[in-house]
Amino acid sequence: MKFAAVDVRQTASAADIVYESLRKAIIEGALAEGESLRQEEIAKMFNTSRIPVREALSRLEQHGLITTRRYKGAVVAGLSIGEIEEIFEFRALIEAEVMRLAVPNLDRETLERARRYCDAFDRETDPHRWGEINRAFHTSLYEACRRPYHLQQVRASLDRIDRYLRAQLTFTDGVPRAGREHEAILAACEKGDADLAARLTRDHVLDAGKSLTAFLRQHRR
Amino acid sequence: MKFAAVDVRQTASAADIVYESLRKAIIEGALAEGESLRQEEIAKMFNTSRIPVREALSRLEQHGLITTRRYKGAVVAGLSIGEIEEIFEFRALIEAEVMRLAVPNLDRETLERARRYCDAFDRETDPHRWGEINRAFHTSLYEACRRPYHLQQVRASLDRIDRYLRAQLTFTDGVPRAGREHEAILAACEKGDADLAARLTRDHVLDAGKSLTAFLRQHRR
DNA sequence: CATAGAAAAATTGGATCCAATATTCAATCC
DNA sequence: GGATTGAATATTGGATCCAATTTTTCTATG
Repeated sequence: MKFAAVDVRQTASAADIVYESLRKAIIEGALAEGESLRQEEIAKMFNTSRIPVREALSRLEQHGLITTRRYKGAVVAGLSIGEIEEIFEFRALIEAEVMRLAVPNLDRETLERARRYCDAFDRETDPHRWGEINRAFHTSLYEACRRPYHLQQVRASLDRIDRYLRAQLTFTDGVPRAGREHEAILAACEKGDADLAARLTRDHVLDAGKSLTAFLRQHRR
Repeated sequence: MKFAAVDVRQTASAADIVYESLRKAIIEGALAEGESLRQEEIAKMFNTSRIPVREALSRLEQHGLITTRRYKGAVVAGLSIGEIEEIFEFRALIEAEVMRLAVPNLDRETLERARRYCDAFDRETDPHRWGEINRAFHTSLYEACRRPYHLQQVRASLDRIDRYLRAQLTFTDGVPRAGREHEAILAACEKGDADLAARLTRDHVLDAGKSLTAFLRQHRR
């Protein structure tokens, strides 16, 4: 037999597709906070009935990306500044630990991949891609911690504030500063200094949080 | 107008009820790991159609309490020993921090409530209630951290391993040891020593994890 | 008797239909 | 004119029906 086998166990259901599309739209900010999501409208866009849409919405709600009220429908969840601060606090805690656990497992290939993301981040001029590359950089290092549950929580908490983080990168001096901090984190990883990498990651997340909340305090209301 | 108004905004939907019932059954161990959940059967039990059941199952899956495969149905999720270890590691990290943040906010009333749970735990002889009281003790202290997102993550990770924790309390020397550790944590809280309370909480969670995984290694296959 | 394959039953995913609730808007009253 | 009421419309939650897939049962065959 000379052909590539494809794992057909788990093909995507309609609900999967709708869920992933909406999730992406929300974390990228394509759907604005407070925007309401009508089942029928979404169903038409995906050429399906409301049933898979309802399942997708239910999943999004469990992850805190939308809020729903009975018979009133779903809206893209917004976070207060206090809630955003809390999630950054949480991220700082988890991501520092994940980074610490990752360092001993980092191999040359992974470090090179992270280096490429780090450089690409510095060179990128399109604001729409900053958020994506930033996330790819961190994730590439985090994955070496080999802790699926931890990584799932990192992903979930990132999802909640990604929109705002993208705004921070776009509208503040976030990009050059993040670039410098990435450089320092990567250097610590290359040295194999887990504690330093963890501390720098913690500060990096808290810095971004501080910068973002300062920005929001100026521009909200 | 002279009557008490009742907030009717958010009455429970059928899906809510099914979800909460199944969640409880799973974390208490009433539904065993690997047990399969048929939509029609559950629907009949709740006198409803399969639609709300499907929504409940979808939510449970998002929280990792069940696993589903397309056209094959849902089964209660089981965790490997490695996965259990990881979740205990995660809990130790979060709960220590939550405890640290809670200590400065603990008032006399909260400490008294925790004291009552602590005593009740020591006195309780019914194994089925150990898990519940243990959780109530910790939660009563954690809540003072005033961090809804952190508390949500604590709850979610506890849900994932509660069944096993209950087994550990029941089948090992977990109860007297947990009792002593609760006493020490509570004493640190009463003293207002946040760092100590955090460290003891961390050790308490890791101890329970060690004890549980040792138990499982002996009894699984 | 074991087994491969087909038919039947069971189960899930999705579409359509109905009921409950919310929203809009015109008609009415002051 | 502005507030209030009630009908019309829109929207969500749930029930029922159909299609896709899996699992079980049955049967023929060696």
